[in-house]
Amino acid sequence: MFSLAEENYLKTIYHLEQDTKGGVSTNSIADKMDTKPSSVTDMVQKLAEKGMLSYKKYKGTTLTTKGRKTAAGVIRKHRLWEVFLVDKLKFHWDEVHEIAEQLEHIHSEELITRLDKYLGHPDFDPHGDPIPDKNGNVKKTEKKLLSELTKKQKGVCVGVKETSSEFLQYLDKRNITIGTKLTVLGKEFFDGSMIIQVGRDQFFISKKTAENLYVQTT
Amino acid sequence: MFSLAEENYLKTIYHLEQDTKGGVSTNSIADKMDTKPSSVTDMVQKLAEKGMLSYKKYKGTTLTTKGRKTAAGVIRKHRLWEVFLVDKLKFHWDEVHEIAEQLEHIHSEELITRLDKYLGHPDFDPHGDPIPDKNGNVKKTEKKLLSELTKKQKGVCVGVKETSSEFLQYLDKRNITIGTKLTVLGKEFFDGSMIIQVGRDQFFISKKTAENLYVQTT
DNA sequence: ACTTATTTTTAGCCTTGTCTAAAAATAAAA
DNA sequence: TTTTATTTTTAGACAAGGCTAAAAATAAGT
Repeated sequence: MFSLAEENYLKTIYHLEQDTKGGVSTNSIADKMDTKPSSVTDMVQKLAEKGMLSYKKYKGTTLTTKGRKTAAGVIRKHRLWEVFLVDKLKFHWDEVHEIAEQLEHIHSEELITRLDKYLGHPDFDPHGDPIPDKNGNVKKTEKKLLSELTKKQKGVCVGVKETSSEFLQYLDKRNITIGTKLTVLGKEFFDGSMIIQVGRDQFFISKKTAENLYVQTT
Repeated sequence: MFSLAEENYLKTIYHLEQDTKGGVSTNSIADKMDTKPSSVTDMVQKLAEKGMLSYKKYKGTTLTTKGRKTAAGVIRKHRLWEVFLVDKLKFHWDEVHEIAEQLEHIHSEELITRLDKYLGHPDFDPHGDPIPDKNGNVKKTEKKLLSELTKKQKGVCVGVKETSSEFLQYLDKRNITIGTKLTVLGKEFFDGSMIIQVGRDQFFISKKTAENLYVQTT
């Protein structure tokens, strides 16, 4: 059984591993968790002793198989609760993160088994992120960033990279949500901005936005 | 905002106040919480400084109005989550306590407002205990213990005093649950035991059982 | 009323998880 | 390759919440 703090570290390292080649640095963990590097060192050493991380001083850290499975379990819970909050309690997708952040630490196998069933064994959370299965395995999808598309390509929005309220509300204002079909009408090489078509509407999309929206090309 | 430990103390003191005249003693709190009296003294003094308890050394403690409201809020959450677990996730009523014990500490007004609505604004939890409203007020019901009934009186089971798995499973084996109608066929003054009728079946009920089952006379 | 037993509090220590300040590695730059 | 900058670790401290052992109040028994 892991403490709240331990679970949060494992979860964060799991996420950081995904977009980092090699080990995860102490500072990057401290940044993500809004804590100090010295605190990170302490916890990383503790988790390494517990066999959750492999760690060499000054060389960064990586999850062990056990650590990755534990982290995936926390993320599974987080994402299932998000589905519950949106599908059943009718929260908006930009309101659920903080609450799921608490709910993910409830300890009960049986609870999650039943919640999963109750929700109809969903594969993705409300932001389009995949929900790991019981064993911590994640179906990997071949989604790409909107910014990787070129003129005239069509795609379906399947997720967001950034999950801040600001960004999600920005998308809502333009009626972009999971499942939205869109077409790239034009792309500016100068600043990476795009013009896209959504339904009957056309929007200007900044590079930053295009780099935070995942699409699946059809 | 209160810590998990603080909320648990307030909740426990709330419950102890109900069946105690005068202040709640340090030892009784320690017993209920499975902790040491010295730890209780520390926390009680801390909560008194925060205005949640009124406390005089060696004289026991009582909740202030603010303290009582906070405690009722925690209990409200606990009981709403129990309804969720039983009604929606199909847990059995003897399995939900530990989980609700964790869920009651999730901090989010909005979550509880929506959960309450989702569950249809229930007034009682699966054990028949009343759910405090938003302001911490509890509808008091005129339930009595089965042991207070006399021969030939009829009643409807509306709750249990003891909530251990053992007791709840014992009741289940006899098909006694919330809403069950029963009739006292006989009562033994010697040991307080009873014979009761439930449907077509007749049972022998010990004094201890009769003292832990709440009924409403009709 | 006085002695004994029980309850409650105090004092001091421990663990978890955090922090600051300073030291040690590593990386970058001249 | 030295020097400088950055990153990481260590050392020591702190707050929360718990514990043990001992002291102080209160309650009970004679």
